Amino acid sequence: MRPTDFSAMRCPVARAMAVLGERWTLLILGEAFAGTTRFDAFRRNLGIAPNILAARLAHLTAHGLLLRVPEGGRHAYRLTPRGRDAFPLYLAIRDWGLSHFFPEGAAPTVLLDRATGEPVLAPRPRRADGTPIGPEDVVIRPGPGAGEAIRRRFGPGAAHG
Amino acid sequence: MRPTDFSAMRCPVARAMAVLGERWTLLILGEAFAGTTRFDAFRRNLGIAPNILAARLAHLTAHGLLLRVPEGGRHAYRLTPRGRDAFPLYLAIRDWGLSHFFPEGAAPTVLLDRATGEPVLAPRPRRADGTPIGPEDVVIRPGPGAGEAIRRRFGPGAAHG
DNA sequence: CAGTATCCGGTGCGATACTG
DNA sequence: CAGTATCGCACCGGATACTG
Repeated sequence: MRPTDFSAMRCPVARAMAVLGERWTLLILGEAFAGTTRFDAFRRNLGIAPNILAARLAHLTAHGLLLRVPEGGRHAYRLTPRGRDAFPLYLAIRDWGLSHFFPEGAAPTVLLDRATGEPVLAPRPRRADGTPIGPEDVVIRPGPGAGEAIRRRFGPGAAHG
Repeated sequence: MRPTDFSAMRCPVARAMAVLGERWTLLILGEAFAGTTRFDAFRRNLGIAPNILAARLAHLTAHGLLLRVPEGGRHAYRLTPRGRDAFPLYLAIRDWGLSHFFPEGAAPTVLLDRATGEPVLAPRPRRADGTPIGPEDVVIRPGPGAGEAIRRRFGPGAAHG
């Protein structure tokens, strides 16, 4: 009766969500992207309770997205390559939220290229020839030995393992 | 003492997570991408409890990602444009999970272009000149009147609203 | 087939106090 | 400054039974 262990699923999205799924986690990661490294800076910028923050930082550290390094007698939480690799994902979520949940009056934060000053946007998936590709254009094929809950199916409507 | 209302935050990521944040939600969305439209198909493919599935489908419908339409005496859950727009985000999460949490023996599902048969991958964020852009290259600038919890800050280490 | 109704356990999360 | 320790509520998620 325990909750499903997403990290054991064969679906890459499920495993990613096992790491990133708790609500505060992506905001903490966003802070890290913005250059924050200190506990108290995370805490103040996000307005998160210290015990929750400690738990999330430990979780991210345990999963290899952050590294806790001694620095100036204190600690600093630094992004690992794995954590940095989550940037495209973060950007894609951000763009979707931006385009669908900020109607008019809302003034969301802006994400600018430090070098050019241009807004940074997530690229849309395209084929080599430049044509955009959407959910209708793909087939999800379970690999050999896909999970129990998500059964073997092929073609459209296929399980994603 | 109620949990923080992420949908009221000025951070686009927070608002996106208010919609997508519950663990099963992205998997349900993935099923929809794969062509699933019926309640029982979702239930069987995912191995999710019916009450949870009903709640998630209602949530996604309420937030405009799915549309519940009568079809053949039953109902079908169809993707809206907003739901379809989440595909790039789904793909980005999927790729990250794929590249970091499937070491060797694990046989994850494959996502193929229905037309070309090629694997579909999330594009990496790049500048117009083709140079890749990462978290170090961006500045997050709070818009006017950024949220209370996430205070006004500028430049590196800036709040993201 | 497509859900709804109940019940319950685990836990995410919030508030606060405390420590080196 | 950088956390840890407690406490308690809300709520997610699982199991199961039931209905049209």
